Amino acid sequence: MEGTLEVVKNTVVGLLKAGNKAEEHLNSTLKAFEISLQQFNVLRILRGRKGKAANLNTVQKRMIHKMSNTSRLIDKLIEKKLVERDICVENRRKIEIFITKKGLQVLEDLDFKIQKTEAEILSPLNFDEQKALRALINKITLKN
Amino acid sequence: MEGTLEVVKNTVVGLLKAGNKAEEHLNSTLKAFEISLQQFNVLRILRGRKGKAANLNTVQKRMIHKMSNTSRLIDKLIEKKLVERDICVENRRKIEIFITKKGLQVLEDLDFKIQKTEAEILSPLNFDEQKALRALINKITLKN
DNA sequence: TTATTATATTTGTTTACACAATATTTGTGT
DNA sequence: ACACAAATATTGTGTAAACAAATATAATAA
Repeated sequence: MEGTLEVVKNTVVGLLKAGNKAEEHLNSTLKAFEISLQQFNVLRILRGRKGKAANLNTVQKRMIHKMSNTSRLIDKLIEKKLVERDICVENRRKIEIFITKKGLQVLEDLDFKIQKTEAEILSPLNFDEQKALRALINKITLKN
Repeated sequence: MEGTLEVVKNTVVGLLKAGNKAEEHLNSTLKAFEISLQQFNVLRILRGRKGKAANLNTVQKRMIHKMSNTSRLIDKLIEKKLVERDICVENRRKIEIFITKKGLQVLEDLDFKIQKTEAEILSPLNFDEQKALRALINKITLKN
C-alpha cells in the first residue's frame, strides 16, 4: 500500500519537473527571438489588455514568476522597443506600461510557434486529460 | 465551446504557475537552512543512493532543473561539507559524489518541514486528486 | 603508436535573479 | 498643516544561472 507521504512527495517533485521541462521547451523556442519566457509572458499580459495600459503592480501579480524586480525586466522590453512606460497621471507613484506595435508584431510572429510548442508539451495527454490536468492545477494555483 | 488551443495554452500556463508556486514555497522553507532547492534535491538524490557514490552525470540527469553547471552547485555543497567529491579510479574523467554524515543530518532536520510544505502545496487536492495529478504529470514528464 | 573523436567535468563570462535599501508620491491621523 | 505610515517603483549588490569554451581522460581508427 502506497503511503500518503510518498504520493505527496512524488507529486510535488513531478510538478516541479514538469514545470521545468515545459519552461525549457518554451525557452528554447523563444531563444531564436532573443526573448525570455518571463518577457514573453509580460507581452502576452499586455496584449490581453487590448491597448489599455497596465501598471507594474498588476503585471507583476499576473506574472508566472513572482520575481522581485520587474522594473528591470520592463527595462529590457523597452530597450527592444516592445513596450513603453509612462508615469500614471492620477497616481504618480504608479507607472503605466503598454505594448507597442512592434511588440504586437513580435507576438504575432511567435504565436504559431508557441502554440506548437505548447501542444508538444501536452502531447502525451488527450483532450480530456488536458482538461483534467488543468482543473487540478487550477485548484492548486488559484487557492491562496 | 471551448477551443483546443485555449485549453492547451491555459494548461501550460497553469503548469508553469503551479510549478513556480511550489518552488517558491519550498525555497522559502529551505531559506532558513541556507540551502537552495536545487542543492536540496541533489542531496536527496545522493541519499537515495544509500552510501553509494554517484557521478555528476547521473546526478545531473535526475535533477529537477537541467542546469548546465552542476559542478559549481556541487562546489557549494562541498564548501558546506554536505557532500564529498572523489575522482573515479576506473575512469578518471568521472567524479564520484557522495553525501556526508552532516549532509544526511541536514536532510533529516529538513524532512519534516519539507513534508509539511509539500502537503501544503497539495492541500487543495484530496488524496485521489493528488494521485490523478501525479499520473497525468508523469505522462508528460516520462515521455520523451 | 599516433592522431582523431568522444566523454566528463570544469572554468570564464555575460546576463538574470533575490533581497534589501532607497527614493518618491499618496494617504491618514492629530 | 504636519508628521508619520503605506504604497509603488527603482536601484545596489551579492549570488546563481545560461552558454560557450577549455581541459582532461578515454576510446577508436589508421
